[in-house]
Amino acid sequence: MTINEETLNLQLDLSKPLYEQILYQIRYAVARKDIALGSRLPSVRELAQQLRVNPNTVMRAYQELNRDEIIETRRGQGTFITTKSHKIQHIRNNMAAEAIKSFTDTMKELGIERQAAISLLEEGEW
Amino acid sequence: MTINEETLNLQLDLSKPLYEQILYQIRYAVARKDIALGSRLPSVRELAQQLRVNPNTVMRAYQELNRDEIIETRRGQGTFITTKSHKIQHIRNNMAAEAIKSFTDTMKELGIERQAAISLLEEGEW
Amino acid sequence: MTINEETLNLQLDLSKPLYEQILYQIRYAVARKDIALGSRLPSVRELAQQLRVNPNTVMRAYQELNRDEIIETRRGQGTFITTKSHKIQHIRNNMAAEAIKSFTDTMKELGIERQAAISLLEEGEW
Amino acid sequence: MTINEETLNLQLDLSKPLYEQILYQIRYAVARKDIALGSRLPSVRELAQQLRVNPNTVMRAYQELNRDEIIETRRGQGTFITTKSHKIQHIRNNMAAEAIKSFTDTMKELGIERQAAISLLEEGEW
DNA sequence: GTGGTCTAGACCACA
DNA sequence: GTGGTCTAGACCACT
Repeated sequence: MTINEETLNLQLDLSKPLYEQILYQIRYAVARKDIALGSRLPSVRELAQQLRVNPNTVMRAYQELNRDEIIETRRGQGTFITTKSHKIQHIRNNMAAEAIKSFTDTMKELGIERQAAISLLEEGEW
Repeated sequence: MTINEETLNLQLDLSKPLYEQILYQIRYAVARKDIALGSRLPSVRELAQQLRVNPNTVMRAYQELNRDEIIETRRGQGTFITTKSHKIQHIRNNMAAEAIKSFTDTMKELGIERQAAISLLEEGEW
Repeated sequence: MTINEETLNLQLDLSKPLYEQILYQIRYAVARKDIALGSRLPSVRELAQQLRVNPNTVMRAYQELNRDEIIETRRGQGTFITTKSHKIQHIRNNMAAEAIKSFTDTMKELGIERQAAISLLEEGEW
Repeated sequence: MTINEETLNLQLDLSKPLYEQILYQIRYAVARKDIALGSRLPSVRELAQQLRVNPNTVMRAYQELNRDEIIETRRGQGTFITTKSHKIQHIRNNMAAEAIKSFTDTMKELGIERQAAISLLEEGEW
């Protein structure tokens, strides 16, 4: 199955690095399991054209995803989401762990206690 | 009272902008109320020497803090923590709000429910 | 649309900080609506060369305008006037309010009454 | 007659150049005719002590006032407001003229018409 | 001594 | 090509 740009539904904000936004959003989609393992991503040129960005920008995002083994590029065939589900699980865990660490670090820095911090979270809309 | 570098205890990491790290760490120290209002910070040249960075780098950090009214620079006299405690409170609130938003946004992206997220926080050491 | 230096027509005076003059004059041009929202400003290096100042000096002016959200800088792409027209309106109002406060304060200091001050304004050429 | 610090009632703000504030406030007091011509000002040391500033700072303010012939220093006797009333009148006119020029320049820069500007002034409290 | 502005020039990040 | 960070070092403004 090939994923089209609509499925990815990438939202770009010109004030931030484009390649990072592409990278993060694809990574999230994978981690959230919105995209089936082994699916084919749009080609670099295709996605670049749809997003109206430079192909180099998409290329760079794909390269980093490749490096993290989230996607696999098969010469002559295209780019695919990895089929190794443990990779996905690993990424998902990392993202959650990072978010938690960042949050608790900030709270510690501000001297806000665990219970107080959790209360703040419970108050919010969510 | 004059604050020395040991009190600030700045930790610099070459992978991120130096002036930002200086800025953020001083801001945290103020938000955490580790530094008395109205205290005098080390001079630009002094801190630069201790951190082994260029004075312009320290200056830039100080100028941004000055613009946010966290510190007051007085030419010929030195640099001082603001005496306006409501400014400090405001910064503190902003920092906490940002941390919360960033955390909940990530959890939503990953499709982790509120209660599950809070459980994750409760598990950790803290 | 890209703005050239002739449209900006910047006049620099060595007795005042150069970066401030650049900053103020661009801000005025935007407030006066001489520049279309979303236009691209000259690049840092380009403007520096035309004004015969160091690129860092132009950069500093751009950075302050960026912080005030009057312009948006996009790394690799250039510098653009904000498209948020309410920002512009806000700046315009602030500038007028400051001018009025400064004028009335001086008149009060000199003990010149409201009507007398207005008469002085009416006499001038304008 | 000797003027004491209470008559001058100088208000200093540490975030701005001290010598300028002293200079401006004395100049205003003279222009507003709060101080009789020929009066004796406090000595540099005396005023410095009362304001808790460095004598050099007061000295510099006095020097500039001297240069503008607003005050006269008589060796061994002290510092006096000039007795030349045309000087005072001249200063007063200059200050008013400057305030007007600055105001009208800003309004022109913003493209606000004469009548609109005057309306703005009439609206304010004053 | 303090902070503030400016230059020249290196090197990095992004499109 | 764009903007962003950093350095070394000059010179100015203020106390």
